[in-house]
Amino acid sequence: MQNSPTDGKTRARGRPRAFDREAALARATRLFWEKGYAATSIADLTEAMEIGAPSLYAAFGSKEALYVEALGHYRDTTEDLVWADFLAADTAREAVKALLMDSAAALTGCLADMPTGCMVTLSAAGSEGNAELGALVRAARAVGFERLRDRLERGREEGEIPASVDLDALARFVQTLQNGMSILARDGASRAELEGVADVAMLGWDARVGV
Amino acid sequence: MQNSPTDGKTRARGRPRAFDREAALARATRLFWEKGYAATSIADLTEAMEIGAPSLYAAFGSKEALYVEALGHYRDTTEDLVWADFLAADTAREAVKALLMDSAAALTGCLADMPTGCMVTLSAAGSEGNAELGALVRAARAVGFERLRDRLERGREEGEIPASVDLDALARFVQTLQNGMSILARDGASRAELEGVADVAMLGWDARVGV
DNA sequence: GGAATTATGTAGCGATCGATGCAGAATTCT
DNA sequence: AGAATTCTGCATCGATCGCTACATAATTCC
Repeated sequence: MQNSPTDGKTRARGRPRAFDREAALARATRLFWEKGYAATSIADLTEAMEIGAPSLYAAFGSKEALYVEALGHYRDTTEDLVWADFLAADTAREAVKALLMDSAAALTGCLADMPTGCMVTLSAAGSEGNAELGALVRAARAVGFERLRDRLERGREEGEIPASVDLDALARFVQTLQNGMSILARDGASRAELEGVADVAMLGWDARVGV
Repeated sequence: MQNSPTDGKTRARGRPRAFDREAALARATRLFWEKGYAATSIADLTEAMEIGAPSLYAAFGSKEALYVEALGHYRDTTEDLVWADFLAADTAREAVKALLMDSAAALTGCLADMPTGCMVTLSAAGSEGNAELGALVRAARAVGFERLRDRLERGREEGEIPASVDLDALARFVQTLQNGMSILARDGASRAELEGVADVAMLGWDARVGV
């Protein structure tokens, strides 16, 4: 957790790090994303990051700490792809539609050179025996639900959604779809196929939020 | 893959097996179900199955072969819980509703003493480096889609669903929901919460299959 | 009662797991 | 220049990985 040599203008003492910490983290993130926590070995990581094991441990602490940083890097680099349009939408309906459509594109790797599926959604770190990482990814998954819930709440306040609608259930419905899309994407579903799922979901919107 | 001592009336030669093969397989299935393929070690398995490693290898061949058998055992013991009502329903609408409702119950462990989430849906064996097991679980996941697709096709033939409806997209939509429910269940969602998701989904049915 | 066959328990195989000790190299501070 | 500091590559740690050789126990066949 030391400062990078390029932090500010002051140079750290001692021998400077010979690799780009961010680039190495990006490669580790991709590997964890593709294979999961337990199935990714230190040897896999050092090979992909092109550094020695002692350098990995000096820079990141441990495999577990590296995974935590990888989750942060994942959020920093992919969150906007899926949530930007959602947050900018004028109505809850348009927000949900944008979320599902952008998810269809992002999860199939159409928006950037990235693995398919969501790293957080597909992470089984919790079931793999590591309780702390399990709590972390579960918390990360809960963030999506909260965002949805808040946006629907705003829709109710603005008169877009009747008070009779169960917002929790509706938010969980959208979250369920988004989660399920990750699994279809990992199985090879195309962007068009996932957009078709989103279309079907939105066709029922008026029936769900009406009355 | 030898015959069990209790197969038929003839007793196998040699020393009889000292454990119940089916019971041991059931315990192995539960462990793979909970932890996944890669994160479950032979030591974990032998402890849960209460047998020695040589007995495990004599009876099941290898960790990989045991996982294949566990997938079969899982199918044999849980498939009906989720698909029986679907297959017996009179209409495509009722079939889909039954599938989602029964999934809500089964995936939260309400129908039997079992782990939460679907073993097949949540299996990351494909991403964990084992290509053969990956193809196997992917094929198992595809079965659900085919069942849905076929039932919707029948609904079209029987006049329940208009010809204008994209059956592939609709089937994929239901499959996406069912997949997503496994992840919510693994994160602790209740049966009522998942039934709420199913309710929301069904509220949009007429809007989706109409016109 | 052997001979043949199969299962069990101990003990350990080579390989890989996550993680480190250590010597030397590269840099800053004084 | 020399001390202090930090990173790198080599070698390896003890633990665990999936798996098995071997001797012994338990059974059927002859």
